[in-house]
Amino acid sequence: MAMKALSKATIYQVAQLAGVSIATVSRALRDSDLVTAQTRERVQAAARQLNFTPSRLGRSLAEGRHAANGIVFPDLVGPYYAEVILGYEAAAAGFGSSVLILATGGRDDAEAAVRELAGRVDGLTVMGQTVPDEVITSLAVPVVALARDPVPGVDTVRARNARTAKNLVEHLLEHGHRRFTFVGDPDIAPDVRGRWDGVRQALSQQQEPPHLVRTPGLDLEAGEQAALQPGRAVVCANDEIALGVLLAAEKAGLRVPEDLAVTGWDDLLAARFAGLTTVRQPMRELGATAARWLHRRITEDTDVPAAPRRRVLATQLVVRRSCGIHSPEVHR
Amino acid sequence: MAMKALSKATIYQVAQLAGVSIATVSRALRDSDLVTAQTRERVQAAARQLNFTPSRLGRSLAEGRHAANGIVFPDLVGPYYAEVILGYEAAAAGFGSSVLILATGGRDDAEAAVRELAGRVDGLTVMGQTVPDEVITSLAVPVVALARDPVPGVDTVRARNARTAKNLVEHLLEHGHRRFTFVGDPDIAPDVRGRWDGVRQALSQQQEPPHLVRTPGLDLEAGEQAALQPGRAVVCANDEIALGVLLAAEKAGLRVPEDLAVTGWDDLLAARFAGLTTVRQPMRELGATAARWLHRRITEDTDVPAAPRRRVLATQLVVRRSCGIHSPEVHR
DNA sequence: TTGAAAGCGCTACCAT
DNA sequence: ATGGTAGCGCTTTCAA
Repeated sequence: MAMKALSKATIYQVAQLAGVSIATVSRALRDSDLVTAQTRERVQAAARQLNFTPSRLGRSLAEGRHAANGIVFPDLVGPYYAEVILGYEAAAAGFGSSVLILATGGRDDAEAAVRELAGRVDGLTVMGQTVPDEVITSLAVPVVALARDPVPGVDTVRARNARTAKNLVEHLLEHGHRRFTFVGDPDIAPDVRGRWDGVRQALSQQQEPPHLVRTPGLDLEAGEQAALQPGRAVVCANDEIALGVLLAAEKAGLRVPEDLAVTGWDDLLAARFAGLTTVRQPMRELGATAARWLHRRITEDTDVPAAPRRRVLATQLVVRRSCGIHSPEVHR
Repeated sequence: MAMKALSKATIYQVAQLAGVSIATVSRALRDSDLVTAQTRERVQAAARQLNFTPSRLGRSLAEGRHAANGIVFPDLVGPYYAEVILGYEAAAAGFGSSVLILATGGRDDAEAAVRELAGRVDGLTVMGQTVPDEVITSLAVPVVALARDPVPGVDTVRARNARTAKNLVEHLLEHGHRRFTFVGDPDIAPDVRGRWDGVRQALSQQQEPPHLVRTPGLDLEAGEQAALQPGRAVVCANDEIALGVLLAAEKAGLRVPEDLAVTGWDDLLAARFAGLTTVRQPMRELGATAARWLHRRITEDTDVPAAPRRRVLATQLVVRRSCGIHSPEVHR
């Protein structure tokens, strides 16, 4: 009767089967030059026969490192976080590091969860509005802040918000729009705050300041709920809100962009099909950069920690129909 | 000068500071009734002072469990996997289990990566076409298969494909369509295979069998490349392909649905704005179910393993404009 | 080249 | 109620 050799075999059993000490097994299975070819062979055979895989726990405990790192994000809705995480995971894999994820959205014990996570990893990437700065600085592992306001002493990676938002509004001004509404809550995320700041900057010389409509979330529904007035340019915190606004406008019989100009942020696939003017972010690159920086921190000489780094990745305006009527050339 | 009390404190230091043994510390910080209120207090104070957090490694090694599980997926593009993973993470968190992720897409050592991951977790959820069955059955931890053909002895969770695809085609038949094209590669994923099967079943009584256009991927580009002929109903393996087809149709001057009917699968946000008829899957529920089942396996009495479970979650046809002209009532 | 043994930080059993 | 201590599985000196 065939037995399923579900490992759980330990280094001791391999040692015994191969007739050597566990030290030799450990070496044979990893080092090179400290073991005879013969011995190595014998050990490997034994290991194979027992379907032996070294215990990560034992190994990590002995080595003093997890060979894993974590990423904390508010939620995973929409392609934004997914893309960031994918870029992160790919880069981390390149360093031989596993990735743990933690979504704080809808969790009341976010801080505890982050602390617990910190105990499982060599370093942590923390995104946006997930936990307060104090938590970050009190962690015992290196941290990289992603899409988050700079934290003292912590590396920070962000996408450009304010400047591109300014460009966006200037584009709308060129279209002749003068009355602006911003939909979204600047306090919900640093990214949104930056966009709102850019909008205000762009309009600081204008007669009428932008009107702010705070929404509870960043989703379709938030956009659908937003009260609409014809003749305004509606700059939304993200694409989902903008798409909600589009839906509401249609329902209200308002034409876009004739009666109402609308813009989003993120360049979701849906934005393309809705003809939504928006802004594209280098999502994967955000994640990959964070992973790389974190790895640098983890492996750096802790006696001489480098000064905290800051990087702002460029974002790109994507002009489509919803911001106003364009000249002959077709924008898509 | 204030010192940053970056923990790395061990249970021994806490014990010493509190003037007790490590056993007492361990108890005071977790158990209840085995420690005086006084002692507990003293220990907690010491722990706080040293910013002590028990080492997960030490704890896991002693307890013989990771309190973590993993999910393996091909890629993270599109909202599908992101949603599944979110549902998974949320459910796992409910069990106090951390989540490790592994994307096999674009990795040549997928099998090794999965084995490595298996060493870090108490159980694993494996999605779709990531690694061969042999790998799954040879792992030393419980596995749940998700969106994957059943593996002997392994719990399987899937979404309904064939039957809903059949319904979809029948709907198209009611519209009067008789010539069908399926775009996507059934060998790329069990889900796609199931949809293709359903299409063929639905047309088994028809004169003309469906035409299969195999695409290299499941993305927009795949759909854009697909050669189009007017007068056909184009059933796509997923929404992204379908949206690509829509784009190509527009470019070719074909009207949808008049010249070409198109359907997708997944009900992306973009599908709504493109008026695409599609199928909705319970993505979060898929993930959550897998997490629950895995937890059951992990905690079950291993002497009496329950028979493998199978579940197929219902999917829902979402009729919009792209499948044909509908009667007066507006479908959206 | 190989073995013995000391940790790594914790839990849990056995005494007291 | 508390302390002592034997593991958990591995890596890595230190000797031989």
